[in-house]
Amino acid sequence: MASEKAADKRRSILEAATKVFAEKGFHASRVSDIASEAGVAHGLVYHYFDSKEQMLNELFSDRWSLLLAAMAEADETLETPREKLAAAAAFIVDSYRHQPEVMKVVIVEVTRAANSFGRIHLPEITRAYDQVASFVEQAQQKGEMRNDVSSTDASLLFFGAVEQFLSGWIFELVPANEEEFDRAKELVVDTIYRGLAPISEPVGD
Amino acid sequence: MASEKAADKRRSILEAATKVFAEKGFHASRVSDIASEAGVAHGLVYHYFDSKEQMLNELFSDRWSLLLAAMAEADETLETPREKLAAAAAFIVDSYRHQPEVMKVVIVEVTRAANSFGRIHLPEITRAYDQVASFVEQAQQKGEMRNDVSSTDASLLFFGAVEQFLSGWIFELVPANEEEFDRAKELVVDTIYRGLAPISEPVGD
Amino acid sequence: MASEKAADKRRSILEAATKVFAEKGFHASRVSDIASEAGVAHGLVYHYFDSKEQMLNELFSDRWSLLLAAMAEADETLETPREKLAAAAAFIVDSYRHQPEVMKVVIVEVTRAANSFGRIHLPEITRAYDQVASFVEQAQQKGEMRNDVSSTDASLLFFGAVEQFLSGWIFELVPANEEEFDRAKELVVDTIYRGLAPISEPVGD
Amino acid sequence: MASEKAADKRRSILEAATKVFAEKGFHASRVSDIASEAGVAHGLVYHYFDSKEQMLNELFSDRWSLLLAAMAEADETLETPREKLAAAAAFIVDSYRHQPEVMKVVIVEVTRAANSFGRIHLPEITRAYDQVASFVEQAQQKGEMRNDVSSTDASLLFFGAVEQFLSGWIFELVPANEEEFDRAKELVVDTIYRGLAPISEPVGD
DNA sequence: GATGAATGAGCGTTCATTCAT
DNA sequence: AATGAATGAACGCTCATTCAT
Repeated sequence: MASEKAADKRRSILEAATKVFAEKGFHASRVSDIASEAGVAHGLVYHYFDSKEQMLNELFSDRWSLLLAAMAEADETLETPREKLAAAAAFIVDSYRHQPEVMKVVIVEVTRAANSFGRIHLPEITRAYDQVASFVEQAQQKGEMRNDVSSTDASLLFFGAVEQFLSGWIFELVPANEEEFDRAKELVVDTIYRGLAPISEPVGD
Repeated sequence: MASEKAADKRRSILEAATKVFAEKGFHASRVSDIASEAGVAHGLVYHYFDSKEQMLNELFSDRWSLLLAAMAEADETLETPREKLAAAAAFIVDSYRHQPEVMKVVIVEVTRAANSFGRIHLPEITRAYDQVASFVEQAQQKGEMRNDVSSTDASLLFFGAVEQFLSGWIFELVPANEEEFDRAKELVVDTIYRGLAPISEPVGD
Repeated sequence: MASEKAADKRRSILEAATKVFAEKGFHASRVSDIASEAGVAHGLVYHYFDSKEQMLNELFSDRWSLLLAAMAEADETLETPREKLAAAAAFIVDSYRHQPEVMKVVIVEVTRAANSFGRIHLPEITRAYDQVASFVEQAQQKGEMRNDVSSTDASLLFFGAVEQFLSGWIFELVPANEEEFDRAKELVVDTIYRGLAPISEPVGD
Repeated sequence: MASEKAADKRRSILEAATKVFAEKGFHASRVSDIASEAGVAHGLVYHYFDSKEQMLNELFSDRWSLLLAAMAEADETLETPREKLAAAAAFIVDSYRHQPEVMKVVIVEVTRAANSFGRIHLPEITRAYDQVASFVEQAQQKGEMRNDVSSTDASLLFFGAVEQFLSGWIFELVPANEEEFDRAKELVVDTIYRGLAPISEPVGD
């Protein structure tokens, strides 16, 4: 009982941190902002976390491990490479749909922060890239994708596309609603699949 | 003469700032780091610039306006939408090729920094997005791209892909060399063009 | 019975405090260090003690009152001033022999801490100095010590010498073993006695 | 000129630190206390010093090196061991006479602080002890002191006595005036010399 | 008695910016 | 133009102490 409550409080502080990080960015977020968002004294933050940085690290790793797990499960349970890619895109988009603040922090403060947290979490990030690259290789082996594009580059294209949609929603460049979320998922996978389809005849020029 | 020297000094300070920002990120960069990189007293930085932020703002706007100009010129001088898109991709990639530090700062510290400088420069960033969207619309009107995808989304895909390649080079996830630069340019444009080609028959599954 | 247990717990906490204070010094010691050394929750410390300071105060006063009592008893039961001085030296050295941690705290954190606890406990400390001064006066009256040195100064010399031996052991400047303890006791008393012997003829130069 | 002024400012801050440390002790001294004592913004303290600790370290080492130099010089220029010991005692006492705050800090915050700065500066402290021990050995070789007392122990007695006088002045246990300073110097050396004189016949009992 | 969650005052340190020279 | 001394707001973090359970 008591420990459950403690865990709740810890979680509520981490949620407060997520909200504050999402709103103001990590650097502009003060520990006291987080504490008052959570409705606690700032000292309590340090009862549950070692530092402000640790909160972001944990926040990221918690979520990223879900993505890795989801992709691993998709790899095992789904049939086609395309379904697997679609599952990966769906997981990311749906994560944003349900918890935009978490994903905003994950994307903006970590995966795209080449000088700070991105560097720290590079191993985890790379694991996701590798998983998508593996999906691509499966597609290549099935003859569904062209072989002359490296799976690494294809994975880059995939994440670039998905993250940019999130970026667009975050920056409010494009509307963020249910329809758009679903459209984005399909568009990304469809475009990648068409764009990297085996080449029979030249397209465009 | 004297003013030329002054302009040189100013430029050398901005170059030092670029280097330092690229290495450590904006937040971790101290004005004194920039000053010592430039070989001047840190007070002198404030003779030429109002603030640390101003340096980044100027750095970004200088470069971004070149991109906007390049795209505008491409729009006027080049024939096909595909060539125009290719010119945009080439400009960005070649910018990185020649001045990776500038582009690292532009991408990492501004266009992807949704909570700080990205927000400030949103109008300029949007202008580039709109220009690419316009290229897409031209392609759509010529029947080279499917009409049921919004040009905005297509533009997002384009920038997502290009920036992710830069990200890959910055993070050292993929090798950064002449071949790769050229391959990336082509791959992005080709994939977008194929991926968004008018739909005749289903692809993939 | 219950109260005995309580008293035991209280004592074990004070012992833990002694150990921690001796190891890290009062300022570097955290209440939680003491609690975990004692194997209790740190809140419990405040059930038995008002504050961290109180623990040191009590620790010191407990021990110092034993010294005062020992010297008072020596004054009453022993014959010669020299025996009394020897008893005082022996008590201090043997205290260190048996409980080096307690004496380390007493000396380092209190009697030599002129800006904090030393000031607070000055009355008790002075009482010990006065007692030794009284022994000296007795020796002077018996003609065993020179009269032209104030008993206060002689007392200072005595404590300076004894404490410095403790210091030497604490700092590990000199070996701390049974032999040394006994040698130190004798050396201090002997040297003081010889050094302050009535002057018949010049010594040294 | 400019650098002279800068050096002056640095010195005035260190002097302010000395005064504040002497008054309140190192731990109770705030950097802002030092800054306002020096009449500067607290940020300036960090322009000249790395940390609060560095100020105490420098303060101590500056003074202690003077003591070591004085003793080395005494060793070279003076004739008799007794004169050398007297010079050592005189240097310490006169240091206190002229700059009681410096010496208070040196003694209270360093040489007697077994858990913090004393430990850090043990090598320097030991060097002084060794020098006095060397004086004692010289006296022993000249037959002026008993051989059966280790020079280390004798050195301990010497410093114990001298420091305890400083302690007495610091604690205001004994009056601190010119007469007393001179009396103390003589008393310490005289007592040590008599107390450790070669033994012909038993003294005291 | 006992726990440990919760509080919040307090401090060392950093660093962008200003300004006298 | 150029220097670097000087300022001071700001913040992360610690930890003694309190208190609900």
